[in-house]
Amino acid sequence: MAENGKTRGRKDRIIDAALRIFAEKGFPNATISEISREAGCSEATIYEYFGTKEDLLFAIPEKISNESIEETDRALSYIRGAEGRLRALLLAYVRLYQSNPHYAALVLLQLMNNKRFRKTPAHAAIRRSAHRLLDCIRQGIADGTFKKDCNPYLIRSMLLGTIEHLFIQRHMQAEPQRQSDITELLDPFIEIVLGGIRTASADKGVTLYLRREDARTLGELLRAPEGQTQD
Amino acid sequence: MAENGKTRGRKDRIIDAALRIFAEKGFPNATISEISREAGCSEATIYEYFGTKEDLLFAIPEKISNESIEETDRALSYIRGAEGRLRALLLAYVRLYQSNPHYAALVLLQLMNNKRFRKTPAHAAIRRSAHRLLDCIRQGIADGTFKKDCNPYLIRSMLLGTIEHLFIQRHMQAEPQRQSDITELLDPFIEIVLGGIRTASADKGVTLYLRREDARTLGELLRAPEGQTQD
Amino acid sequence: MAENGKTRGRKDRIIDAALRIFAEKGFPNATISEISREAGCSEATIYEYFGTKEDLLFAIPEKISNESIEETDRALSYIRGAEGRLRALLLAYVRLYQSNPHYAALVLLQLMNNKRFRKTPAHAAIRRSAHRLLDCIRQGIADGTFKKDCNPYLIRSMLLGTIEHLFIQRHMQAEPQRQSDITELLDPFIEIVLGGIRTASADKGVTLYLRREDARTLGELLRAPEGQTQD
Amino acid sequence: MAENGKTRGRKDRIIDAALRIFAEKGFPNATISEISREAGCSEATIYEYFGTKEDLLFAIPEKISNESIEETDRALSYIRGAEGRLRALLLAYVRLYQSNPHYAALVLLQLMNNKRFRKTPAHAAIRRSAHRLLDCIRQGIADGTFKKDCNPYLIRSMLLGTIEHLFIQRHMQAEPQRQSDITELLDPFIEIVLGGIRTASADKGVTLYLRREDARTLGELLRAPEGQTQD
DNA sequence: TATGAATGAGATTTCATTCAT
DNA sequence: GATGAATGAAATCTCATTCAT
Repeated sequence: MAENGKTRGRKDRIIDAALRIFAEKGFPNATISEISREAGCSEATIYEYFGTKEDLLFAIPEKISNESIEETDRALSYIRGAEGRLRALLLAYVRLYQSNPHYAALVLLQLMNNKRFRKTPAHAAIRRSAHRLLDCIRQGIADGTFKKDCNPYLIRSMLLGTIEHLFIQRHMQAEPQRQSDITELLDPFIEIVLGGIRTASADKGVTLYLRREDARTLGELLRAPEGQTQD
Repeated sequence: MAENGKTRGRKDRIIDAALRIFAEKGFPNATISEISREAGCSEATIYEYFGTKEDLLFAIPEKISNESIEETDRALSYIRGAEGRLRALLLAYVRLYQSNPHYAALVLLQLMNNKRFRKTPAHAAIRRSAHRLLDCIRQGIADGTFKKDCNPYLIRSMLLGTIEHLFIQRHMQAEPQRQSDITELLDPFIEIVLGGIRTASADKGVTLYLRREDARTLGELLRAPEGQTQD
Repeated sequence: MAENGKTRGRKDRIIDAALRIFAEKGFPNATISEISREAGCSEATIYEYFGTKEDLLFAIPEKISNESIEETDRALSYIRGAEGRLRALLLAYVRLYQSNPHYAALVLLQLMNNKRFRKTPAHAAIRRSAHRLLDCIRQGIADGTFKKDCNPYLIRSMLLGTIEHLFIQRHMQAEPQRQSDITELLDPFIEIVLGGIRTASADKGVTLYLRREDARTLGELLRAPEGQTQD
Repeated sequence: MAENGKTRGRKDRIIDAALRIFAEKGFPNATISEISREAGCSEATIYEYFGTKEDLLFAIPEKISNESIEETDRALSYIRGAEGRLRALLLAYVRLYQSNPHYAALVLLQLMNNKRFRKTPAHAAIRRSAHRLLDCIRQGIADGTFKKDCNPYLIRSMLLGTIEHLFIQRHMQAEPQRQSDITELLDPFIEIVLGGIRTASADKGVTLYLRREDARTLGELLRAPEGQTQD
């Protein structure tokens, strides 16, 4: 146990060091030598635990994505509605990236471009996670929460693309201090997307889209301001 | 003239080769040797035209971004309203990436992460382009087209992030054939976003947000079907 | 200890090989590849020990000059008079160069012209050594051994320039065999210089230069020792 | 003639540029490209005139040494005595180096170490010049001006070595301004060497070094001129 | 298990030199 | 005669990886 614990500690230290250095310099510019220095062991020791430099790279999401997914699963089990589940899933993404910016940078900039990574169990986990997002959207469409004609893949791309963009941009900013809290953007963001795909009856209010003539009649009835055109 | 033309041809062939290979293998894994082979010249010739490997990398967007921006500027000069301008700008992005997938991959995966690229004229052009998007959004907020309380930076991240995500994902798909036409997704995508940030009175029709009780009354009055399709 | 000894041996073998090859071909024409072949190791091993080719160059005098200076210091501590000290210092130069002709060639032809070498600890040692020579000369002037009006820098240039010239010339001779022993030239050389800068009263007594007949007369008159040639 | 003059001008400009750049950077670090830029012509043009980079190097002393030797020869024809001729020869060296410091650096640092240069006509001229120095010394020994037992080669090494050392050292000084005029050191220098190798009877009369009281006595006895100051 | 030491393989870059025009 | 363009050949240096201890 002590032995195992010690080993586990050493392995983790290597992974932590690799995460930081891969994220900061990019995989090809990072060197095993620097990682070993940061991890406080010899280069050869790294090769004891991980067969190649790329194996070490893939070991990072292996560990982290599993941790994250378990937690998300637990949370999801309490939520029913499409919107709620969707929000929970996105919150999990954002929290993971927010709490571990190096991991965000690594996944979004190094790993996603790597074709070999796509054959990895870690990537399977990521895919599963993305698939649950898709399922949410489909569920929302099916149950009338979301419009029938919206393209679930497009919605997912919007959701993931936006979050990724926000974190990539933050990673690229010169000054790491004063980086805004992306978590706070999540609800406004979700509201915009949902606002764009919700059916009229969704949520507490109703959204009606009417032709002009209808609207005029309606206006008379309800004394609402007339619909003005833009440009 | 003929002489110059020949030179220009050679330089262009090098840039084309570099674009393809950088996009496919990533900058650090690409070798000058392979590029020279593909361009049909010697390695030394590449160094004759471009001082370093990185200079060659930066020469690619230098050339392409300038071409693209001029065209966009021309188109923009004909459009007034915020939504129209915004759509034109996004269409320019999508067309550029769609017509040149290698360039899309290069910019989105290799260049955006490169801190030295951020000091480049080509990146300045890209920033300018992104700024115009921001201006559109602000204009829309100012003139009442978009809701007052929406965060322009967030909107922009949604617009750019989604488009980038779509093209990155397409680049990563194993089979380049049967890749969907992302241009076709643009209008649905824009409508969702705009749908999420438009004020009630925007567009040709009228959008009414009603409390439930009102809606029920309204439904009875107009016998309109509930939750209709978007625009 | 054994481990350290092995390493030390390898490092020394590299330095020895570098010394020979740098001296024979000149620094820029020498290649790491050839040095590694001569040292019996790989090129990469050389870079393991010495960061760059130039670092390897500078490591040579670093090692040798330290060894030499310590010994000279010991010897100097036993000698008082300006002439004796000066002779000891020059002898140290000559012995060092004589015993290690490659080192002589390297220092005199490769290193002295290198502006970066001038910022090196090894060069500081060399400067210190040259400074002690200057001190000797000044001491001799101050205590009346040498003429008051002689320029110490000129004297030093004579001393060093001559020695350097002798060794450079020898290095350039085609046949390394039958190279004369420069040590044997040292005393005649020193005597000429001292003969040129000594005051009349220097040394034990009076030095008279007379024609023989005068000298005889003079001897009788003064009972002075006979007109001698310079000692 | 005009054509030839133009060509000559171009060739000279190349040689001048090469001289400056070889002297400043050293032969191996100098590039044909930089020389062509400084000479205001293309690289290929240099190869029109000079077959290889080394040929260009050797063309420099070819031109300069011939010019210098002719002048020296003219001057020597007016001088008889060994000391005078020797002084004239050394003055020629010093003036040449003083008036053309780049040439000094080139010859002393780049060319003297080059074994192929030793087979060159330019080097033959330099050897001839050095041989005349030797002849002077031998003449001085033969006619009793210099001591019988002095080694002519050693004397020559002293003369040349000192001058070379002075110019090399000056070349290495960081600040080119405020460089002392080495010509002024020549006479003191020569006097020291001659003072060290002259026979007693050399020069105008007898040189006595005496203590004052002895000198006074002696003066009375011999009516010799009073004990004079040094040289 | 851990590592110091060593290296094979390969990448970028430089430049003297050539040649068609 | 002059040169712009092109390149062969080579050199320095880096690093992932191996292996004896």
